[in-house]
Amino acid sequence: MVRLLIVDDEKNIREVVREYASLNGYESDEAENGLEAVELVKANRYDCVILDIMMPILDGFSACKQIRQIQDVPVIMLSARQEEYDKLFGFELGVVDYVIKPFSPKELMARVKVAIERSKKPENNSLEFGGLVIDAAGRTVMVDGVKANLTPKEIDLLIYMAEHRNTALSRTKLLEEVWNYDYFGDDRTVDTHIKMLRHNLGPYRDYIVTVRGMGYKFEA
Amino acid sequence: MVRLLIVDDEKNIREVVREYASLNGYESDEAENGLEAVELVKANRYDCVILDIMMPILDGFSACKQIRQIQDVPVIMLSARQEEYDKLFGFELGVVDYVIKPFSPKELMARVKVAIERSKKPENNSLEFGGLVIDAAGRTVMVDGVKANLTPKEIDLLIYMAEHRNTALSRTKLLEEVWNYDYFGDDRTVDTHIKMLRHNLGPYRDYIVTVRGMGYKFEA
DNA sequence: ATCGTGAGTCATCGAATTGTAATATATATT
DNA sequence: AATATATATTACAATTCGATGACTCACGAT
Repeated sequence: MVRLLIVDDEKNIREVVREYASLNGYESDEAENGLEAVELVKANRYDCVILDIMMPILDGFSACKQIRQIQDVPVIMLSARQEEYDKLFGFELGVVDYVIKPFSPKELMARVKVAIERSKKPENNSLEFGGLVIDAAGRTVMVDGVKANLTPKEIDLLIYMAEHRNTALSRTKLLEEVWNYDYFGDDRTVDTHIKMLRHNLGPYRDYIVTVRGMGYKFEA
Repeated sequence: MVRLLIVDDEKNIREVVREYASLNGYESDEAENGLEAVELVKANRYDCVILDIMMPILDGFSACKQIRQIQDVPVIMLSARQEEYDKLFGFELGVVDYVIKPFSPKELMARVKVAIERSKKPENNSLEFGGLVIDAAGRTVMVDGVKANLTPKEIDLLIYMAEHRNTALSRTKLLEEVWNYDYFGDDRTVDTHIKMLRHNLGPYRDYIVTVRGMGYKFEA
């Protein structure tokens, strides 16, 4: 059974999409804001999430980030604003496709189908660096075969850095990518998390290199 | 230089797309049927092919198949018929995305951009000059295989000079570009950093050439 | 050969950056 | 609601870096 989650604050849009979804043999749940969506994702498994960007309470981008931390599910964005193209495809975010409103439900369904098809592809998502194994999909980190006790932020940070290994990343960049794009935060926050990460990586703490005047780098 | 191939039998469509492409800084070639497209792909390298489906002589699907045998290039399909969605995504064919006519050129360009981004192979962007290897992304410099111990300013300076090699750069220019735009500083500052750079580059110190009365030059 | 100008070098001190720990706030769990 | 856990902020010490100016050296024109 293929299950979709349709997230939009407009009821009629949800209903149209749902109807087409059922025509294609998909089951679907609905949420009318990001927060509801996140709650549903916590409780259920979905094959694809259709996510509006402009929503009250919790917007699509923020919701997407949270959803992806819970489930490795493809996300298709709905947008009324053509200007957002660039931002839409933060691949780390798991945004697989996007559709501009007003859209053709048929086209949306076709893209959903493709997204699901593509996500089925067995990907070996684990990054291995000697005795350090980072499973991005499973969000677990093994240090010499023992599961490391990392906090969510630490895992996010490590995954991002490992996926961009050998690249010096500024604190600002890390705050943007690992935290939120519009994060009002202190640079030193990154330092603190780096410190904890290093501590928790034990013998592999040296993979995280300080790049003076710049930020940090995962060096493999 | 990013190069597109635009394939459509309608001249005005090709022209609109081409115009938007050039607005985005892309170079583009045009073909008006599949056969022409295949010939062009044989002769040139492209970063992305935009391919109409319905064309005389050789249709989009067949052309795509042939193109992919010649070059590993992402293909974006243009279709007038919504019904073809399913067939479109034969991934073996390398169809990365599709757009339904009539389409928004902006959207098409956004999808082109994404397609190119995705297809990019992770390349090492390092500048190599014999035994001197400058990795700008990782902010490391190798001298005969050994990591050189450069300070941030030295790395900035070296990267800037290496990226503008064979150009004489005045101290003022360097202060503007490597330091701040409106830096209020002493010329001697540059000299000192050049000195340290040369020292740290060891056998490759001669890449940094003094241009008397002018400034410095990275000569490769 | 001499002089003037531009370049190289050096030591020093103040400024900027980072690591860490302590503390405060937010979030999740019971 | 209380507790535990996670995250953010702040402060401070330790370290490194960078700018400066005086001095010396090299070049080239006369």
